[in-house]
Amino acid sequence: MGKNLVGNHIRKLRFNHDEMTQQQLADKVGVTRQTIVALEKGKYSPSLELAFRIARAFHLPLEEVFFYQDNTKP
Amino acid sequence: MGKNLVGNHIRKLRFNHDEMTQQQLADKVGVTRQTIVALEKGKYSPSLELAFRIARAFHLPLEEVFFYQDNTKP
DNA sequence: ACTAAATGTAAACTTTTTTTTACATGATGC
DNA sequence: GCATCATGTAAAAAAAAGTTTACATTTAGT
Repeated sequence: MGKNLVGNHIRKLRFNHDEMTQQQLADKVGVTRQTIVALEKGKYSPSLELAFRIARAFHLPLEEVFFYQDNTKP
Repeated sequence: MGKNLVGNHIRKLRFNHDEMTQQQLADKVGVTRQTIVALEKGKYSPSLELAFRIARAFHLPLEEVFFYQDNTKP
């Protein structure tokens, strides 16, 4: 879709919560490290399924990890 | 990712909540009707961004429209 | 019966997400 | 100094998501 209106707290959560490395998170959610890098860097936003998996990895509801920045209809 | 572990209540919500047609919902969230059809039929799960938009269209948090069916780690 | 609106199906196509591979950098420990 | 670990970058390729077009079916209204 548009230009990445979805942000996330993955990096913070890795450190603050669980002190997880990119590789550990990647393994936990079943993707490659490059995917985690891309998400942290905001290159694109994940599939809904991956978003759920990541949220679960942090034991958080999805919307506490990913957030939508509203543009349309101000 | 895997084989569609994500379900949704789009169809119910269209009827029960807002009595919206597929076309109206499609317009509201900025995709084609075919995308809505595919999602309702469970052909695939949407991008995270689209999921946010759809949830917003129903004035609901994302996890009340989409849900993750756990498989791994029983 | 005819029409229009809502839905279903499908195939070819484009765009976005994810993988794979490979190399570079900074920090840490020994 | 060397090895290791965590991270960054990048590019080609595969896989999944989303578009477009077109036609079929069902349902409701007149």
